[in-house]
Amino acid sequence: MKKVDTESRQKSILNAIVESYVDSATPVGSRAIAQRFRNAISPATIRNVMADLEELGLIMQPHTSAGRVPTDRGYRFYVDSLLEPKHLTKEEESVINKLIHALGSDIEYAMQNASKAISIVTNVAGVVLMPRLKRSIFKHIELFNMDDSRILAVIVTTSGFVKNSIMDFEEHLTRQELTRITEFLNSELEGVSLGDIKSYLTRKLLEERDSFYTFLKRAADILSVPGLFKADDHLYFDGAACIMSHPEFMDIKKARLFLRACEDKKGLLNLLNQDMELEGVKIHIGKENLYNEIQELSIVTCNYKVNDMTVGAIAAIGPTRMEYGRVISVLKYISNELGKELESLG
Amino acid sequence: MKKVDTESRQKSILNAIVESYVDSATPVGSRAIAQRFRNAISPATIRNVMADLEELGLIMQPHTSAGRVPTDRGYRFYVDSLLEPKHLTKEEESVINKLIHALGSDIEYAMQNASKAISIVTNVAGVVLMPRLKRSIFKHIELFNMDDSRILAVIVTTSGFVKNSIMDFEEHLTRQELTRITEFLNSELEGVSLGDIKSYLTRKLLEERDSFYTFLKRAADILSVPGLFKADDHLYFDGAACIMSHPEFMDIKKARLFLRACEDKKGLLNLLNQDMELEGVKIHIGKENLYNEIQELSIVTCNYKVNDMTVGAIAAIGPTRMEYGRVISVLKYISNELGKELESLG
DNA sequence: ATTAGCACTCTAACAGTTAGAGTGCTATTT
DNA sequence: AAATAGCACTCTAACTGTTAGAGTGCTAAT
Repeated sequence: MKKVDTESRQKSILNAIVESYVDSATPVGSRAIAQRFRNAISPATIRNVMADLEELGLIMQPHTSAGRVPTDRGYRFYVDSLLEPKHLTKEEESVINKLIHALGSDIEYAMQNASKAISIVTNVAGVVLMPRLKRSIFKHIELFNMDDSRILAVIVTTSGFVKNSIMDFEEHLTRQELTRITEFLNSELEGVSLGDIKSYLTRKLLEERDSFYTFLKRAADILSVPGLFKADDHLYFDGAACIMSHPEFMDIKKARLFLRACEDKKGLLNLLNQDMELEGVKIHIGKENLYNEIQELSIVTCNYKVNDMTVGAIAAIGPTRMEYGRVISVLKYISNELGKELESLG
Repeated sequence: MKKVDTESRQKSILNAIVESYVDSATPVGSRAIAQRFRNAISPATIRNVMADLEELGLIMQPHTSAGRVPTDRGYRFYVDSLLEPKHLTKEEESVINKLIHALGSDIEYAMQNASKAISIVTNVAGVVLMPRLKRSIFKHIELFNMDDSRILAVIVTTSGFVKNSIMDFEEHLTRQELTRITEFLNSELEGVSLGDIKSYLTRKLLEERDSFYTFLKRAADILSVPGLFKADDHLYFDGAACIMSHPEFMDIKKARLFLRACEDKKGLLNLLNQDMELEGVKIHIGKENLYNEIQELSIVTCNYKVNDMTVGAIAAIGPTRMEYGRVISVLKYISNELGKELESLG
């Protein structure tokens, strides 16, 4: 009798279970799996394997004598070890490109459309994180007086982002003074990342205790205004409606919890900011490590780059029963296209 | 026998029906109304009046022998003729103020929080339209070269909004030329609304056919770049989740249609842009004149002002069965507070 | 080691019944 | 003439019991 590698059979059966469940949204029974293998394995055998998988905590039964459903751990194993990459079709790529590389676009539009693209192609909600200013490199600054007490600062980064900020400033600076400060900052800060400007200037401030001090102090004051980086904590979201097409949200209460999670900007922001530091696609399954209330919800994230520098992240949010393979490919593709688009805009 | 004014009785009964239905979300029967009048009128009489109201098309029965439900026309009559203003409680005002007048806020935050405030206090979705740049008055412009082929324009309005725009410009302008153009535009355009700049410059261009022409042409070119006003077609949205608490969305399909309507930025934008032109609160009930698919959905909008000038609008979106009185008061209050906040930021 | 067979369990769907809410009509009262 | 009480009727929502089907676990056979 030919020896069978039990472990690899378990794997391929788990794989079949996950894919069948993702596809059908109903608990999958031994018969269905047997058919998937063209009856090369009998339902009875599969039942035995299933019992093992259940013991391993990878699948579970919603109730006695129902089919099996993957657990969070089951999905985890699936995405870590079994998942094979899906290719996007030409049509899907074309849909994405049309949205992201729209004519006469600007950053806002590109962001908004990227989130829409995610939701349309994957059929789950899409989120896009604004490029992180803090990680962008200082290129140029302009300052001018708006009125007696306020200064408008316009900062341009190497990746082409522009940020302006109005700041109250107790003492009036003359145009000459402003020009000097502007010139100073421009020569001094080239190549410093926006997030480091403050500490950079503070360090300078400690070194220079001479006549230059007051001058430097003013420059530092101008740039240390809180709120300089505030507005870029912004998320673009799309696809709340298409989420409702998933059968898991037949129950309104679940739908509501889901929407609540989607509206929790702070939580999402944290997650994205964190995931952004790592390269490539990250997957958070169910209650694994979600910032949020216990619920059947997965988040897949991916960083995006402008000029080889990670500046932001995009994500897909949906039920744990999600086509991870497709979602991963889509996020990879979109993050890449978005980066290109931003480069062309910047 | 004391003479009864049938018409006024009809009105007060319609009023009772609407309020009872808004409150309970279940069709209201004659008994319930009688109790509302402390049995000063018997159920039988009320039934007769109800039959009349039904004939007038103001109420209807979902099925024989169910209670009555207001029709769109019924709601319309109610909001036009019966509705009496509700006052906000101190707590509600305080919740709103805390959100809108948050410390260290900026425009983005104020907008976002205004939409959140709407949804929290009214329990329906809140939408806020970015201040319309086109309606803002030009105050100041600064131009500088980003690189050989691109110019960064920063425009400040009298209401304190700042808009920047990067534009490709085939021929390189020297710093001197840019300074001259900047000075020219600043002296020339003071007090012109941003929406009128283009036609204003074109007119000038026709008048001046002398040596000044090329110069003016350049200035006009710079400001006629499409996309100058693009990014402010932005809506802030909040409260998708709290919508789901309404019993009309027990049916997932309705919930989905509703969310789809909320995500239809274009439609909402049109509606808000249109309503903005009128002073005060506007109400769109059900299929009355909605941009959208036929569905039980009402939108209440209100313009908001900065320095006595209407610059934007806010809205509440919910099921037709909505507490119109409260929603109206809340929108009035929030639009006012939002205006004040923007003034203080601007 | 695998599979066939069987008893068992659980659910979803259906039909039948009932209680309750609400109506419209008519006869009666004011 | 206007308002009301009473009554027959209708419709729904909730509950029951029943059944078909899907799926399991176990055991015995291959």
